Amino acid sequence: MNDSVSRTGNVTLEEIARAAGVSPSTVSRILNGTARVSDAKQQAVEKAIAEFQYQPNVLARSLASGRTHTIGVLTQAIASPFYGEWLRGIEDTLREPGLTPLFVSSHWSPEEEAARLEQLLARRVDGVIVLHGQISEDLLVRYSARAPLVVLGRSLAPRASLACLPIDNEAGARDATEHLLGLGHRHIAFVAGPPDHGDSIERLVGYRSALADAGVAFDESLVVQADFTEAGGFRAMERLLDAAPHLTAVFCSNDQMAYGARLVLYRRGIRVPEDVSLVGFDDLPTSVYMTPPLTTVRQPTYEIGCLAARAVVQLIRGETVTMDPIPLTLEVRETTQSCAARPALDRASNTVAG
Amino acid sequence: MNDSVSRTGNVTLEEIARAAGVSPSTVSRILNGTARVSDAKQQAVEKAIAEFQYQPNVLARSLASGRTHTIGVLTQAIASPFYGEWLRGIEDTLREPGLTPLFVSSHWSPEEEAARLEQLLARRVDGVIVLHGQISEDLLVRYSARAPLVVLGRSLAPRASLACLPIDNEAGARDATEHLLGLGHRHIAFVAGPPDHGDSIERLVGYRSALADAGVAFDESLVVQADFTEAGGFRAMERLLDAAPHLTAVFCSNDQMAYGARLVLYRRGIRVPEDVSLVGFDDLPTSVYMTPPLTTVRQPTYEIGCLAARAVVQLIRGETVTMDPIPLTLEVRETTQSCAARPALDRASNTVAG
DNA sequence: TTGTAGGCGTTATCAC
DNA sequence: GTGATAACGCCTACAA
Repeated sequence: MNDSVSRTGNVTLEEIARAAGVSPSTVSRILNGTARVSDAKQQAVEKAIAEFQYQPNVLARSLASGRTHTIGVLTQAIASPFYGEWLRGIEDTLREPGLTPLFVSSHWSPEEEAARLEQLLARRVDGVIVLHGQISEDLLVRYSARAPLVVLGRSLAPRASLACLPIDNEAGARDATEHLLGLGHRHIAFVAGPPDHGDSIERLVGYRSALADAGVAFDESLVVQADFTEAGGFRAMERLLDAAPHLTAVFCSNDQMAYGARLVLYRRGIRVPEDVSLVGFDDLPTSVYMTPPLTTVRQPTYEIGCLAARAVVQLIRGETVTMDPIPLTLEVRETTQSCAARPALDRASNTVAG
Repeated sequence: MNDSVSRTGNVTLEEIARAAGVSPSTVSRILNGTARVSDAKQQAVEKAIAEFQYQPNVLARSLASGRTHTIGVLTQAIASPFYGEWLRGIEDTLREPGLTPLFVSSHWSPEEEAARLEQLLARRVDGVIVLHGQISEDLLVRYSARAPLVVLGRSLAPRASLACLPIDNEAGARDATEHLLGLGHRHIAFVAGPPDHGDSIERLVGYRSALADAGVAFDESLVVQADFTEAGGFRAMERLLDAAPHLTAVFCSNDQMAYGARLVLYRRGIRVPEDVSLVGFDDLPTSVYMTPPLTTVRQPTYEIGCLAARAVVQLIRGETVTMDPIPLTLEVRETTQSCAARPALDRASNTVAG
């Protein structure tokens, strides 16, 4: 019933100009600080703006200026706990230069990744940050021709409007594995992520290389594939315990899977870390509150988010950006302990009644 | 160096029209299905679009049509684990009607809430969803005149372009408290959220009313204020244990604080649930993976998100929307158990060496 | 310093 | 069916 009537807020720059007795351009200048304006007119305009509660139309502004002051951020699923700190870093850093992040999810589908990128470009975002993507490097380069682009976890050669932030997953995984080896573990299980996922692959490589360096034979039965989710970690741990009862430690290639694994161990009465040591990867904010606090490979996600945001800003300014690989650090907490003699299942039957 | 050159993707509707030998209006019609067009021209235009990889400029389109197909979503902090499922529900539901969510954070500041809302309106969003806000009802009503507005956790009278989704925090808190009372607990501590936070207040009320109904005297020393964060829950639990060692159960008014509390209990060697029962509120996705799995009041956040999204769509269509209060359900898991005789500290000193 | 005029890329209202 | 023509609300030379 109250359509054009109540949908106010449609005061335009022109009306302000009229009310203040100046030309539209003068109002625009005051709004953008584009040029000096006489005090008298300045005052008149500001008064009118306040009076009419004028809000410039962002759309019109962007259309005319060609800049939207918006940065597209592509994630697999913005609601995942995994992305929290990243987004926070991006959001915080983008605020100061007056940019608004536009978060979109591609839901683990390469096709949707491309579709979302197209959508972002159709919105004429000033730049794009791609947080993990399976999208081909070729396509990335192509997209970077349409808007400055920052990608995480790749190591493409830097270009005029493309920047990469490689993350050393392999070294992180190696550190974690070496930590367990150093504690005397020899039967270290590995819960892998999706087989076609870059991070997942690199972490597996790190695990294997640490084993190899330590002269520990790779045991196929100790590696099980999962999908980076808690439920996946749960199932993986069950399979593992059934197939490889001799394991004394488990390295999950992300924290969410470690949560799932932890639950299986609890259910079976297997103590952590007394009976089995557990290591995660990512250091999600809640991992330090696990019982006991989870030993894990820390990714400085908040800081990475900040870096990525700063990088797009630089690209937009036309600068070329080169970023050093991000080092990951092992956070030794309380789920790891030196290896006990007996394998997991023996211990379990000692510990629990049913 | 490569400015206007490489920033392609700037094919316009007009160029397509020229290439296809038709007028811009015809192209527009085909794009929007606004009217029937002869097959010949249809084909020609589609060919040109494919050839030029034409992408309509969303900005221009919105400016001309007055609709942005964008819904603003205001949260306190989009990166919080608390919002994950909400956002997912909203995102999923908005996709089908072709709407894009625009997520913004107000960082617990009422002023920023207003600022962000203004910003969303300046972007001419087609509607707004406010997930928790301390913003005054007055202001909400005012904003709803500028765009259809859906608010969670309020119970304002429904209007032409305002819908509320009340959430029965009080009943949820009462259920949880009654659960503990039913298990024989009489010294039930309560970890509250921010004192000026609506949800927080309602949950405290529920706790108190359950105690009163059961004839259990309210013990001031058992209630401690915190801030809905893990760290806050940690500190609160420490204070609690020092000040009220006779407690046998703790009800944290959100899961994040329960995580913090859990860690303190672990540190002090107090077993959960054998020595102390623990209850949370929200049922975050990871709560079921706690050790042991957390008993908590479940908010069907994903579903609420869907409801809210559906509500804005209805409002936009001009319908009036009334939503029933969301019922919360107690998820009894493994952190609660019938009350033991001895108070916490006694038990702790029995259990732990240091 | 200030105003005028044209343009940004679409949609929408007309006639034809 | 199709095509001019005028918005949409702002920016930006250009001119004064």
